[in-house]
Amino acid sequence: MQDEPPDPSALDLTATLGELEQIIELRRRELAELQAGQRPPPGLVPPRLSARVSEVSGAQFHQAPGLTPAAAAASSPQSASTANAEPANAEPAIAKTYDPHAIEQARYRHWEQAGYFAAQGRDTPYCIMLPPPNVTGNLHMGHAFQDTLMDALIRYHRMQGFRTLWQCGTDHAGIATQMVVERQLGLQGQSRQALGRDRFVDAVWEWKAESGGTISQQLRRMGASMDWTRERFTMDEGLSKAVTEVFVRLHEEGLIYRGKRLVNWDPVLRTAISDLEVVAQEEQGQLWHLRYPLSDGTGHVVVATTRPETLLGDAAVAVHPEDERYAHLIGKAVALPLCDRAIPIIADTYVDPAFGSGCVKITPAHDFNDYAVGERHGLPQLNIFTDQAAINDNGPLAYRGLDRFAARQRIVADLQALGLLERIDDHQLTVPRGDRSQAVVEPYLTDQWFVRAAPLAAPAIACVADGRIRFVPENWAKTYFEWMRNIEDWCISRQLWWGHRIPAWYGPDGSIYVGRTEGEARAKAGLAADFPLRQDEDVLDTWFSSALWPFSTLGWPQKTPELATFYPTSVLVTGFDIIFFWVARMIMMGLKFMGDVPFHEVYIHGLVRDAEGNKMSKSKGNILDPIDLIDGIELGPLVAKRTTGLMRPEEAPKIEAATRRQFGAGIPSYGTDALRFTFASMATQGRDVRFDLGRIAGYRNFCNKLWNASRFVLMTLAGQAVPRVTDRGGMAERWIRHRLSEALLAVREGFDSYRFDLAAQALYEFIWDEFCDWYIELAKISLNDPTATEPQKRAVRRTLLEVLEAALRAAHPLMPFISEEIWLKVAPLLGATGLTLMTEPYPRPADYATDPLAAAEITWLKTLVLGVRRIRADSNLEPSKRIPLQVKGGTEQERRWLLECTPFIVQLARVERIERVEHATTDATTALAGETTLLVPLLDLLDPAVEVERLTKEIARLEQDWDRVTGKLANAEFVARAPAAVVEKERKRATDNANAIERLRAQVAKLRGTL
RNA sequence: GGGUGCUUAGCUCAGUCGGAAGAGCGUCGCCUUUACACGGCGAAGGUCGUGGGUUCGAACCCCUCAGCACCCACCA
Repeated sequence: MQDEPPDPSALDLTATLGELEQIIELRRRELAELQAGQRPPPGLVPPRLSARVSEVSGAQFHQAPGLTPAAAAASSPQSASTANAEPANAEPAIAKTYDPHAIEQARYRHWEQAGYFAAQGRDTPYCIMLPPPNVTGNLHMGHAFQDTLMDALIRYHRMQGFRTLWQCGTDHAGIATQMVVERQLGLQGQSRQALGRDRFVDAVWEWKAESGGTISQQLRRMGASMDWTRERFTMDEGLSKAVTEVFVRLHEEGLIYRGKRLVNWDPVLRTAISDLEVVAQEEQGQLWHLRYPLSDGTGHVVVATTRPETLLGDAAVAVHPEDERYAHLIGKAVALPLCDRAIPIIADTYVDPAFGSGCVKITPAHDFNDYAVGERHGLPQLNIFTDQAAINDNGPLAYRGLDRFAARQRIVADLQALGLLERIDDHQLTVPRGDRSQAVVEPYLTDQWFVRAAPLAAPAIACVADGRIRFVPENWAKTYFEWMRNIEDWCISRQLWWGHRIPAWYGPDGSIYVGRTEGEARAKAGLAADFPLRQDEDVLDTWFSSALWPFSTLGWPQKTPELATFYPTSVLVTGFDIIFFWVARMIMMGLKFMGDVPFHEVYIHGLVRDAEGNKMSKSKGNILDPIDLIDGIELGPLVAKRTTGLMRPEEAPKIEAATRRQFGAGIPSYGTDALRFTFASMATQGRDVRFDLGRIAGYRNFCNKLWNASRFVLMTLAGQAVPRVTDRGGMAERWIRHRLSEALLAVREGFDSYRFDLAAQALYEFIWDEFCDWYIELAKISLNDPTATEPQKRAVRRTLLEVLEAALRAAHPLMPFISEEIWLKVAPLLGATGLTLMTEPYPRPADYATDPLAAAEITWLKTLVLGVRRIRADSNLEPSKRIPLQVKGGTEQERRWLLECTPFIVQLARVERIERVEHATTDATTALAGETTLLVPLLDLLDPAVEVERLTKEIARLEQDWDRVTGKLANAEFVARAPAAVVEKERKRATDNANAIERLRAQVAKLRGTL
């Protein structure tokens, strides 16, 4: 269980929410006043905030909503209440450092209470089905990853006006849940059997009611905007009805049947399981060579087996028909040791003469191959095991009641005593184990229910082949086809108590009656009311109900409006591990019962691994809990968490040491948005992801950067009206809009193609590299420029605000909390009246004018500034010292740009003055910006030798490139065959390089002259 | 035994249509420049796993080999 501490702020939260309401009202009024050009009267400031507000400038911003006391307090959430008590000493209302704790949970509650998660509007539907987590479950990294991607898609589409439904709920998870509750009972000294079926099932329901909600709460922590009002459970009344309906209809069509088959039997759980629930494990075992005496006393044959105990169920010995060693024995009999039975020697091509002795013992009731051989040769099927895999009454008296492994030892010993053990070889074999119990699975003859898979698979194959369903990445379709084309019938009955009881009844003679209810079953067969019937004891495989999830959750078999609206759903987001368990079966059932695919696209994500690339598992002790990444955790509790409840407690010291080594300082708190952004940025095409704390720390820093950039914008605008302006501003303003437009295009392309990594990268680069590193710096200069006019400054302010606001909307699907928090403060300044960012329109590239000319100008400016900065760093000049800059040459356009950009250059390059010169001086270092030569006279500081070396390096670089390009151009084939644009590009490059080289060489020559 | 991926900077990974090798983290300098030290400025760092082929041109397409990972499968 997740031992989350009780929420210490539960009481305080109520107050916070109350305050939130108060603040919303306050903001409405502010907004009205703002629009009317008034300042808010001081009386409107809530008492709890007023003290702080008075301390800082920019009152409007600080009064903005969403400013909970916690946000204003120091970084720890626990201090929220104390901060309230001493407002006078509180920090400035806008914390200098982003503190996710202060906002996330309250924000989420507000969203949920306001009903923002429900599908709204009449637009095109967009629907995602949450893969229902087990009710027993805790949120793990895989969930968190998956939920991040789904929530991003949901929020992205919701903002675009789609009628967006994220259908959520949980799975009853038959075996898993039953095991959990049984273990629980065991601790209380009780058992399922002692309790009886009805009371046990009641106990499971009770347990579900008490502790089943954990994962739902954790999903909320992730910011998942699913419609909780529509939450379903696979054992709800409605979903159970759907299960019965599907079972009955498939049975009526002959697609479900009951039969005695060899199935995979879990002798610990004492239930059948499906092929998929068996995991093959390589293990070191032995190969026993046993002598079976010939009945006629003329000798013996040697059989090789990995399972000597199944000897008791042998029905034959098989050899290959063309194996000359044994040809003369075919048709003879052997006396089965220890059993007093004679069995025939048969010929079957199944036998590989090259393996072992070339003789195989055939045990039709306990091996899938032998079963098939037995069918071909009409051999008896002798079951020798109980349902717990002990020898049953079909075995010789001496072995009855012995567990299979004890029986093995005894039998081998007895054979040895009889001189019938030839030898024992070490042998590597694959052992089938149950995925839940880890018990060695036994092929076991029992009556079970099966779904006839092939007829359902055919249309399911077709719909992927013809593109009605698309896998992303598409190579997963291959895996899907591979399995579907070799699909076996699906064993759906389980000998458990927790699950959907099979709607079949048996008469005294064993005849079967299937119906939606016992009454219907009777009516269909015309049975009298007093005809004795007993219901099948078994329940259905959990995946049977999961297969119906896309339509059962929407109300099927009733024809609900939701079903009509949202089926087929838009996309399924899931891991490759359940393509067969779940995806394939949903497709089959959807096509069968809805006549249409359940979803149009299947996005398959990779597995979350630890930093070393290992799978995360409790037993390895390398689990990371997403909640710990959000909230942080101290080393002690982390170690405790990883080392308690281990299957093998002896591993604890190793795990503790590894944990202490890797997380010596515990795990810092990163917040939900940073975690989500990390997941998104790692979601590259289908490949597994290694989760590395460095990455999440980087994105936490990114959150902080966004927070502080916003703080800057809001502080800059504090108290200033920011009316809409027609003036597009200077080239910096036009450039940042241009870049915004480009970035939005990239972000949308990322989301539209499920390339969350590219969307995240485009956002990151735009916000940090463009907006923060350049535009804000340019804006500062414009706003501080005494020569700038008020309308010019207004355009700058407006641009800061508009671009920030757009970036927040763009970032919202990945970082819902911080974007909402800031947006609520920013948007009103633009006249926006929305109460949440969640339902604001997603920004479009076309909303922001592109301006290639401005883009070219700022690109040139950047080159120039970077050139000067490089000179400064290379020459070890004091960063604070202003230096003179000389420029020489340049195109007409560049000369104009230089004039326009002078204030920017002066500030960004920390230049003292700019001087145009006709001849380069000798005592200057050089850089190029387009055609313009930059010269920084360094006077006494310059060491000509050093400068020559620097320039020579630069020239060498250019020359290398020039060689490559001219070589290419000298190639007639290249010029003839490559596209004209490519050739032209290379030509320009060659000239540019030649020019640059020439100018740098001239400079070197001059410097040499002084040496 | 079949099948699918992966191999690019010290680490984790992008690299779209075949047309100048990129990011984050880490490392190394310099800087408490009033949004941010969870920061700024600058730098170093790559035979794109190997060998071949196609092409005017290959990290990218084809083949070979090697290593790693995963899935499926009934050799006792």
